[in-house]
Amino acid sequence: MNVQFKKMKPLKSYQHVVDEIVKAICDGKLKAGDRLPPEMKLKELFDTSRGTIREALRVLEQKGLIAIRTGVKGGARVLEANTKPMSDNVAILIRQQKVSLQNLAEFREMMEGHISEQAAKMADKNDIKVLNTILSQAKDHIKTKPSSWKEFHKMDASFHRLLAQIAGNPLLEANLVAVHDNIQIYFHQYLPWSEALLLDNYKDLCDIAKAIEQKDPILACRLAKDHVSKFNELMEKNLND
Amino acid sequence: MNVQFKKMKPLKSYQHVVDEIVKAICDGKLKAGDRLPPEMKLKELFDTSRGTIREALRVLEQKGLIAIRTGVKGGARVLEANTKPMSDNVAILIRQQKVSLQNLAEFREMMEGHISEQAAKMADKNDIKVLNTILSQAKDHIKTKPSSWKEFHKMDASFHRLLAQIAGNPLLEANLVAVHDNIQIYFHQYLPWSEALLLDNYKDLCDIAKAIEQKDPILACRLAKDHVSKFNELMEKNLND
DNA sequence: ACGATCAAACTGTCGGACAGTTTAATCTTT
DNA sequence: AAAGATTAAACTGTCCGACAGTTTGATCGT
Repeated sequence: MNVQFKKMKPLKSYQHVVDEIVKAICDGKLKAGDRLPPEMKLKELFDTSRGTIREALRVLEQKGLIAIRTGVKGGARVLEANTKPMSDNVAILIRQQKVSLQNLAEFREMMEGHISEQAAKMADKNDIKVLNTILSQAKDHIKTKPSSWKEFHKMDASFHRLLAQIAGNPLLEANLVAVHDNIQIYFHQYLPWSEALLLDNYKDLCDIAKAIEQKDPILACRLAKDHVSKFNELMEKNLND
Repeated sequence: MNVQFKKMKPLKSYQHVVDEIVKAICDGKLKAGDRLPPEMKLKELFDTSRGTIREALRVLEQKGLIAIRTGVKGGARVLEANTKPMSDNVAILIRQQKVSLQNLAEFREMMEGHISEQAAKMADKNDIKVLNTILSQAKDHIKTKPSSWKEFHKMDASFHRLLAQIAGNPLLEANLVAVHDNIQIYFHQYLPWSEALLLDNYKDLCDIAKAIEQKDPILACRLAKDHVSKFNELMEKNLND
């Protein structure tokens, strides 16, 4: 016996179910929108109990791979790849106070800089057009009442997300969204929003878009970082009051 | 009725259990290492069935908050905050082919650059000492047989992780580890490891450490990015053969 | 033709049972 | 008395059966 065998702990049976279904989804045998068989059918397919199946479904749900609905025609449906689990993870790290607002802000600044830099390298004519469409929509929402500022912020988020898509890195995009999901409460709560600040925000975005249009990665990177950093500093100042 | 009420879908009862326990952990009422009551006790505490409790425990387990053991003195124990769920998420995105190796590599290059830059700003005397300790250990593992190269790679990983710790951003550290977990298989499989390559790797780390010691963030950033990028390119070249 | 009612297909929740695993105490055996 | 074997106790792992709640589509009544 020279060899070191690993303790072969038998998988818990729900884990087997999870693994099989994850594999099916990743292999494309189950596509987004597809329905999984009902619990009773799964129970037969995997030859286990309903309890075991339900534990497996909870795990898959939590991984963001499926969503479950009650009623006839209900059951588990495969979801499009999404960023919810990533956001949840970040949220927990924050709630555990392992990650501070500064940590979050620094991470975002790094990403936004890099994203804008890449976007400036990659953007084609159509990307620029879509970018400008979003900007003009954002502008419209400033002119009206504060009640529609929420719409502006949505446009702002879309702008940043679109940049990430142009940059062409889904991992970057997922992290950006996760960070955004967790930082926006602070922004809404602690920034002294006014029409002037919205305009300032808007102008920054325009400058970034312009740098991207002119295919100037260095400038785009610096503008994006400055933009993020400016709003972070503003928030921190207000946070201490 | 001017107001829009949200559809008050009552929480599924396992979700209530999850929320309460997450809250307890985040509020510090449950600390790492603490034991949760056994399922039977939890069932009484939350006044539900054992099945519901078990579904909740599966979710908490998947979130990386607890680990469960069988037997007497077993049960659910609260874990230290860890990066496993983050790694799992990234792994799924890769398996779904939403994230390519290039995406992973680009993300890593961005992070390593930023981390080294920050580390150069933050490092104190002691940090430098620990860094050099790791480096000398790494060096020892090169001189010996290929069987101990695994140890070198462990040291390499420790080095990068330590940089992230010096940089002082746990979010960055978590993402670095997650990316590393998912990229290392490629490195082991597709890089033509030899004593020369290990030495090259080692030398890069030394240069980065030196730049950090000399408090030169710009240089540290560039060296780190170059290092990562060099090995990525090498791998891609071998990947196409 | 239109709304009310009802049946069917599901998930959500409960209780009970027993098998499997791990720890610690107890009981041998030398 | 020390080392090993046995056993009891405290847990989780798995199964079954039952019924309530929810949603959809068909059926019925007007």
